[in-house]
Amino acid sequence: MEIHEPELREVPVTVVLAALADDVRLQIVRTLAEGGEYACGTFEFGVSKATRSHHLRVLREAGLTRTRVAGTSRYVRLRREEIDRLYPGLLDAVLSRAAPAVTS
Amino acid sequence: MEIHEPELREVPVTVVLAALADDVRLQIVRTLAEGGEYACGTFEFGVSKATRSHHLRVLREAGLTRTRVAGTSRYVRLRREEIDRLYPGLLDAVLSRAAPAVTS
DNA sequence: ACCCTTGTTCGACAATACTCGAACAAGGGC
DNA sequence: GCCCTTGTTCGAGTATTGTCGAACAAGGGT
Repeated sequence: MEIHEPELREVPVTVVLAALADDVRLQIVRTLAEGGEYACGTFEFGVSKATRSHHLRVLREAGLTRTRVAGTSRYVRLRREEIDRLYPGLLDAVLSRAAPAVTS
Repeated sequence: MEIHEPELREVPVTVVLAALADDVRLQIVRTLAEGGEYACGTFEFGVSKATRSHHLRVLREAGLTRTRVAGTSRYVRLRREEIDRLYPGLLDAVLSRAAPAVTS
């Protein structure tokens, strides 16, 4: 299957920002920012797998992640270098802000 | 009339990002980033004044702008210092990206 | 061959968000 | 007092988004 993975530089800035403007996707990005690859199933943030698949697609089509197919699994990783090159400071700024409180 | 102007630090990061994830609002922010105050009517970006008022409210309630009432006018300015303090690099990163092409 | 795991896609639904015209509110100028 | 300017609010329409269950696709293991 063909995976649609645009170049970050070709994605409108509003699309990039919108991709990051969601709690579930931000949690995914936080995990990805630890570095390395993660199977989709890693991201258990209280949504169904259909929803998770949707969010991963939004991130991918925003040019923020890259996906490698291996067997029945797909491994996702953050395109850190490109993001930092095109949007220096963006990721750090966003991730340094406290995660939304789960309790309280 | 009371103007609702939350502290930026109390606004969830997703709300801040969503506020910036719109072409019209990004154009407004680009103008505001030039510095100084602008009357609401300054922002003529092809939308009705009702829509413009809506976008300015979104920016204000995201903690990104401050509004001063003077007569029948309202003067808006960017809360640059707070934004740069809480999200260092964010504004520069977003604004340095090319504005969406009007032609082509 | 069969099943299990992993993940995507397809409706469908509810909730938001963007947009507008019209009505309204508040000042300023004459 | 009257009108014009500036801007907000309301109601409505349309589009987009987040969510899910169910169905589907593709591999791997046994």
